Amino acid sequence: MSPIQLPLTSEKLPESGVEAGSRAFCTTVIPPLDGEFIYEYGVSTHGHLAVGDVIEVPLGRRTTNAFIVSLNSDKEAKTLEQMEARGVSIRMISRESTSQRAFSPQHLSFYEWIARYYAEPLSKILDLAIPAPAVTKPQRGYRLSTVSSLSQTEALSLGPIQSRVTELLKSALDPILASTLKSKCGASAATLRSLVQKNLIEEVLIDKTDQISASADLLAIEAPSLNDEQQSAVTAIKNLGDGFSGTLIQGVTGSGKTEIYLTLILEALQKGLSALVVVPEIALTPQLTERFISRLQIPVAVLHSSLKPKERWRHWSDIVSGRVRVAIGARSAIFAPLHNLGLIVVDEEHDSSFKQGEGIRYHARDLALVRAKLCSCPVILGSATPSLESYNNALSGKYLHVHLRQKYHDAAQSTFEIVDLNTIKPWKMKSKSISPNFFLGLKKTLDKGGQAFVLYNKRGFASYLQCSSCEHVLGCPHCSVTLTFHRNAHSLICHQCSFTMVPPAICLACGAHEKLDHDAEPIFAHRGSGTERVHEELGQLFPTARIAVLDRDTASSVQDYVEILRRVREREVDILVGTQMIAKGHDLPGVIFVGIVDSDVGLHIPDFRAAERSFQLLTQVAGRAGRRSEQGHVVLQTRVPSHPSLVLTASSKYDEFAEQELAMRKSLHYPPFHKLLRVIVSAADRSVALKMAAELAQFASKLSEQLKIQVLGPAPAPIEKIRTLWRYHILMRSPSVASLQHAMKQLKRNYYSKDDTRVSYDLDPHDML
DNA sequence: AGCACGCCGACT
DNA sequence: GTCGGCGTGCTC
Repeated sequence: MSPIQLPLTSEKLPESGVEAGSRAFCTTVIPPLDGEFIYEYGVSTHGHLAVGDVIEVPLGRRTTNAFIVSLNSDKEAKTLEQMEARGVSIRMISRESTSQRAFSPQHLSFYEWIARYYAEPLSKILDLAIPAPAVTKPQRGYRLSTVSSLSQTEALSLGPIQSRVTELLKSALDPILASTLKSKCGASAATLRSLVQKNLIEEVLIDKTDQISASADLLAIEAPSLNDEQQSAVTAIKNLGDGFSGTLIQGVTGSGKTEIYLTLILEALQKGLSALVVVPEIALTPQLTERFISRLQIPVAVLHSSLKPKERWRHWSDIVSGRVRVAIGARSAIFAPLHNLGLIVVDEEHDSSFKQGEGIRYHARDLALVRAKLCSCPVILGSATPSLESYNNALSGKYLHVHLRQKYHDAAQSTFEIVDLNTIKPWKMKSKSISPNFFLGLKKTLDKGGQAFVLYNKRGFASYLQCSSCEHVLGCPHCSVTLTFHRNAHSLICHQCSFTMVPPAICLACGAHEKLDHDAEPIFAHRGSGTERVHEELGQLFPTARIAVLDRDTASSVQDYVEILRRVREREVDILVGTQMIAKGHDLPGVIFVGIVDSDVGLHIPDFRAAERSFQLLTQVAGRAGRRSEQGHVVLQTRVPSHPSLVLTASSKYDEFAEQELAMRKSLHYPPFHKLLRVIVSAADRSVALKMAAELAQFASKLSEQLKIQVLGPAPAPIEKIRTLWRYHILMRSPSVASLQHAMKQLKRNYYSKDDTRVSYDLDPHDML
């Protein structure tokens, strides 16, 4: 796709081809319907509609929202002919349709690019990208009547509620919403109506559309001066010019990436351009948002998943109207309709949350590159542990590669210690999972008043339960995975489908039951462990330490998460045990020890990205140790002490790891050198799924004869059954994305979800389970 | 997605 | 004889 530069001012483009008195037509897309629909609009609307407007149109017997994608071009003329030939009559848009802007032509070409890339109808992309347009109708409000002012005698004749209303209105400068008067004064609609009739108050409509998303009422922060590295990074990026360019900023946590972003964003704003910042899980980083607003001192749209539909639309329309020129948000913020983009930033670009896991499985980082190309602006990717895709692009010179080696506060490099669990006799362990050296490091830290992070990327108390009489393992009835024992919830939980049951007292396979004898071995043995278990062990080893757990069980909401991190920051917690969630928290200067209970979790899963992800997680969490004054210490427990993910984490050699891993990827024809397309076929009936998968694979093989693609499979997916559906997958591989796209298009035509069989397509898959 | 039409089973 | 089940198909 070649970069396209479109005219930047789309506002109310003159409608070509509309002569006075002639008829006007527009082509629309109506999610979730595929295809396009053409409508006529009346003379009074001429000149008031534009591409990107949402209008109300009749569709069958109802009315619905439609996005205008074209108007009065050759396209309409052609469609009209076809329609006429088929005897279909074109309908008029709704009479009182008030158009709202949802996007402009440049945005549309971005959305169309995505539709082509993923071989999906445009309507699906618009549905995904654009929040539901919420009509922000003016709200009813009241103010004191200007016609006749309130006299004493009239006031006396009022009831208590009526007086309260007038008193409140008297003290207010602006009109007050009817809903506020109702809740504050207990006024009913009838009360208000009677006051209006007495000519004491009058009704006004309050239009809230002028309100701005997030106002900049935070105290301004002065820009800290940049260090040499930051300054030269800024200069180098500026030297790339205003057109498209990619930059990878590789710098550890605390090396000051954010300050570089802010400097360049301010630069863009001064040129009258706008900026888009995409971060993983914005809701989890309120400090970051505050920092942006404080530093920029202009309204910033914050797009996160917990916005209510109306709020979401408000932010969206503030952006599309140009009132807001900076947007910061999670994955889907990549669609935000900013005009005249001067910069796109993808922070923590390696983060897996940028990849959508279902439906249209887009990747926000990849789309950021596409968008930057389409609108000719620079894009910056930042990470301490870049994805191999980005790193490879930096190596090959496609991106400018910037290193930040200096830690902001001159913190000393942490020391690393690999503990080989194979060499430690079980009775030498301080507890089931804690080795003597782990214990020692933790103890030293606590003794001098430091804080510790303990990573264990597994939830629950025991990975599974096994009958000690017949060896039966308790599995999920709906999925091909074991049930994890969660002791706090006193439940067996399926981590795949959330199926939950009370641990049984009798083995379901052999009927063995708990012996009454107290000393007897419990019928079910606990196999494997998790955060809950380590929490318990640490509690026994350090009875006076204050220990908190951070994982999906203890932090099910954003508020819980923020609260736990607050307790850590305020030093109410000495040891924080958690899953990968602890790797993301922000700037906690008291942490000097990081212990990794089992570095091998996730290393042996059948996924070519396992080593990369493992390296990233270990490095990220290790980076939490030792800020500011104190040198950090990291202990990694493992059973594969020579694994590169581990060794190179411990020696802080990202580049070496990346180069080794890239060499392997290259020789095995994996991304980023080859592209992948994964198709998953699932059905309640195993043989139905296999049959369809086999047919699909055969069809793909036929396509592969002309295209440069290799077809692997069908094979059972690593997790064979999820939610009672049996899963088979086919993997296609090619050096050319275009070939895979072409194949995907053909396949989608013939194989799609229907009845009892589901087919899902994942171009550039990240999850192989 | 709605909302029709449409063709087979139990009821005022 | 109707009310209503949800299968198929269309909406400019």
